[in-house]
Amino acid sequence: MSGASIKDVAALAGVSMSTVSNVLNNPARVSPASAGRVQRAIDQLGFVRNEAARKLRVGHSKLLGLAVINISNPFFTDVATGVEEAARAAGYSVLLGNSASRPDGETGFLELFERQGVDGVLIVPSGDVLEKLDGLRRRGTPAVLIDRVDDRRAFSSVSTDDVVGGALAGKHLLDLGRRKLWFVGGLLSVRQMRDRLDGFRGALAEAPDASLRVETGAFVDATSGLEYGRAIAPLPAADRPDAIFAANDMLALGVIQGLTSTGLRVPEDVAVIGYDDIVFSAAAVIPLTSVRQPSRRMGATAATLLIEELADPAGFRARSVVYEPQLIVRASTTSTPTGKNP
Amino acid sequence: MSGASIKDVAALAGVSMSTVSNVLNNPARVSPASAGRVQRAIDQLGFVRNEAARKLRVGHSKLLGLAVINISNPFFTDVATGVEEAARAAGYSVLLGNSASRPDGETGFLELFERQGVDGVLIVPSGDVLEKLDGLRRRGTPAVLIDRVDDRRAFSSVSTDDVVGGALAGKHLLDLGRRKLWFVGGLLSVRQMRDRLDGFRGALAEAPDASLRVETGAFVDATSGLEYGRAIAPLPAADRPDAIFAANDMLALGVIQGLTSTGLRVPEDVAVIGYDDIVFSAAAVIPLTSVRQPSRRMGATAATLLIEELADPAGFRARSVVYEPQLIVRASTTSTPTGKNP
DNA sequence: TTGAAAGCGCTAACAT
DNA sequence: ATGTTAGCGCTTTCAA
Repeated sequence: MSGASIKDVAALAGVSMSTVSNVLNNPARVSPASAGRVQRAIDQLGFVRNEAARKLRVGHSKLLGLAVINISNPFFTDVATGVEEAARAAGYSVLLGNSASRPDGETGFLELFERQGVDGVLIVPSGDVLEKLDGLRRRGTPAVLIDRVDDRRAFSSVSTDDVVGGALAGKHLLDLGRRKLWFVGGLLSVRQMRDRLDGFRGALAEAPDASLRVETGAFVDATSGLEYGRAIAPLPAADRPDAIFAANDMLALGVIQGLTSTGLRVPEDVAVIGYDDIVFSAAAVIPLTSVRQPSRRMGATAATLLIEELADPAGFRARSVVYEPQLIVRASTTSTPTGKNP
Repeated sequence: MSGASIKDVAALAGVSMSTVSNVLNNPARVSPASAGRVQRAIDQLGFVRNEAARKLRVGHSKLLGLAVINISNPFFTDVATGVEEAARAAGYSVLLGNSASRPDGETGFLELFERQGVDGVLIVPSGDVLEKLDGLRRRGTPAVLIDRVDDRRAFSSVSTDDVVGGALAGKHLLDLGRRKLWFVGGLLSVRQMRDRLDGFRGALAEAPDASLRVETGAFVDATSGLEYGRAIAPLPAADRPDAIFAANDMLALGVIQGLTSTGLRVPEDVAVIGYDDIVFSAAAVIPLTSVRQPSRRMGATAATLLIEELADPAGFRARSVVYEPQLIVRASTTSTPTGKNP
């Protein structure tokens, strides 16, 4: 019923268990003759190595854990793709955890990862996980942060300069002549949010006639964006913003839908800019202006950093890689001639 | 450095290892006094149970493996979300494998899953994995297919009736008066493709004046769709299709982009219909008509089926749950008055 | 209620 | 080149 063990293979091949173990781990040390018989026995029995037992013995699993907030957001799948590519190249596999699916969110996954014995953890944190990560590290499991830096520099990190990103968004809107600016985003306790807002605010300081209104809380996905957009439409024109900076593209796409579904025009009445530049933003009803993060590369770099730390834990020094964000201008902020049909 | 073990906890609490084990697994059997001391020792040491060791002993991991082809396609993340929800509710965790990231694709993941000792496997198969799954099952790891049925009824499955789905697409296009129909998709060796095409073809049989051209191969994502769309534009009008059925939405979205970027109008010149109804299709430049699959529910049902099988392996009988697809009509096939501004 | 001891499958000395 | 053996951390009889 349940799988064959090394013992079974050894018996069938007429050799000892260690010989079987050697053909698996040290093929050089075994004679071609026995190697052949062992291999045949393995095939015949359909033997599959039990990693749990192996891990128990050797102490590592060649497994990395990746915790993201919400796997439905293409930004995170891009990061995940980058992580997987780099991990695979180094002989690691990755266990993907989607915090949205657990009541206890990311900390729940950190526990799962640790119990499962991953060698290291990659995390795109939303809440406050640093303490938890300290615990992990103390017990031998290092971590690398993605999309967020650790001010204490205890952990390596890969991120985009969100202050610059926010400033890019602010400057762009001001350059277009917009002055009544609204910021929508998730909780300000999330570091990325704060930075984006700070940068945005900084840019606005240049234009004394500009006003800013900040709306944060549960605004985090397309659905909440849609509701937010719908709520704005009924306002008298004087009370409406002329531009909205949404803290991520999913949200921005939803906001645009809400706005247009109630008759407002984007960008004529309200310009909208997002963050991340997910792949669908370019092909949206109204192509979305966005601040691009090199998501895939961020994932790959993070995995590489983690694997380096794993290879030489003693020589570890936290490193922070910070990428520059890039403003991608599209129709949601710049009214072009109707386009499409030349 | 590395984590504390039950032994350490026992020593600190001044009890035996089995007492510690009991407070973990059988709290009823242990006196409140010792329980308290053990709990304090656990907290103090930051003890985390080693699942590898536990699994080695008890034989199961409460872990499910989910293998999808391409995590960047929202259809698959929706399925994954459904799987995770149902799994969590039953006390299972899920290991997500993204075949695109491995050279050996899904079979590579099946091996990884088996070595890691998952209790069962969920798979959205693209290639030919049934044999591999037979092996797994023989060795004690059951599997459930998603988006595809097993004709031999050896495995349970959850799918959508793709023949009906294809027919829905065909009938819709014919009803709109389209007659020069092209089908674009991935390899016909993939069962889902074949069924969608068969259904499409079946619908076309009703209209003797309709013609069908089938283009399959590597057409599978937005990029290949884009190229495909671009390649069509230069054709003389007489050689062009008046409607295209793309085997999934990512592909369809790409095709539309390719078509429109070269000056063709959708749907006026060419109508385009997709499959899956991913969340971004509704908000695309040209909102996409699509055949909807209940992706999230499919994932949840599949997980439930698997968990039931796990709970009673002896009483197992393969079950096939087949959902009905639903046609969602949008602008990519029906030219409405220009819309947007009333 | 608690403890002693065996064993899950594997690897790594160590011996041959 | 191959075999013997101890032990990774845990659960689980079986005794006390």
